[in-house]
Amino acid sequence: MAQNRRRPTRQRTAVQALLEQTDDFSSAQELHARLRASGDAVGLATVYRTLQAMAADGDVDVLRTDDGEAAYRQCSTGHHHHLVCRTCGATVEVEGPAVEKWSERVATEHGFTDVHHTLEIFGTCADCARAARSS
Amino acid sequence: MAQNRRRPTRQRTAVQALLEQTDDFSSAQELHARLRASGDAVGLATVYRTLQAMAADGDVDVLRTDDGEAAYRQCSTGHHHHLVCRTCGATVEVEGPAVEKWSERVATEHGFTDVHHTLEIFGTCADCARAARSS
DNA sequence: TTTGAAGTTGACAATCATTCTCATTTAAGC
DNA sequence: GCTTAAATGAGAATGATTGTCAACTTCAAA
Repeated sequence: MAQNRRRPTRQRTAVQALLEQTDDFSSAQELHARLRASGDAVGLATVYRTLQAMAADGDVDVLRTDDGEAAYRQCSTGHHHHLVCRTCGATVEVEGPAVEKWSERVATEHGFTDVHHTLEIFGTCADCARAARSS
Repeated sequence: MAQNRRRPTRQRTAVQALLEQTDDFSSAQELHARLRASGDAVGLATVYRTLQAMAADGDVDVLRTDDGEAAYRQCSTGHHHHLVCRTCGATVEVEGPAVEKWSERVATEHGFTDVHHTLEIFGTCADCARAARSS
């Protein structure tokens, strides 16, 4: 299901490499700017296309920030959710088998099929909470 | 906490009335077009402002569609989630106390505070599945 | 290795939702 | 009725994302 007929180009490789060294969710614009800064320039449209392709292949996770921007992150494989610090963007991957089962059951009960869900938890991480308190 | 110092204007009333007769999530653009069509014209900027204010007051629920647009819907009070048909937009409100507890526990375990979460379930409703099959 | 078809890229234009600006209008209370 | 701050709206501005299309690669067959 993953990595269908995609060619290994310099650009794709650069994007993948960058995602590998990045722990938090980043927008396409951000990644594009970073690539440019690192000398490994890649066209903006290409960054978008690559990220979308990777997302479609399940190689990266996507989420929408509160203001509607798409943010990408390379994650461990398998279905999981994210606990994201709304201040510094730190991310923790979490799993919730119970949630998966629950959403599937609820959907089935209402006659829905081909179900898919999104669940993100936003909060303030311990570090940021401490920083805010001492400011 | 809700409805702080807001004036009851014709425009605000029109938006509220429209939301009351609408069952599915609709974008600001959609609502604006519908108001215009019904003769109750309201400026686009006002529709946006009103919806945001209502969302801030907790009078409407907001969610982001897959392509990043904000969609609004008037809902029953209290915390709940949505089961949305990705074809026709039909919406079912669902509650999941287990999910609430789980997300809170997980967040706490990782030192996060001031936690908030979003959970939406997308699928194909029975009607749309039937329609697709018979096409 | 050469070669051609098909997948990719990138600069830039085009979309399109959302926000901003600011002059004008309106509700609330006196 | 009069004053004032909130609210409105037309249109410009913003900004992320997508579309366009000619030029450029990759792949694999010859």
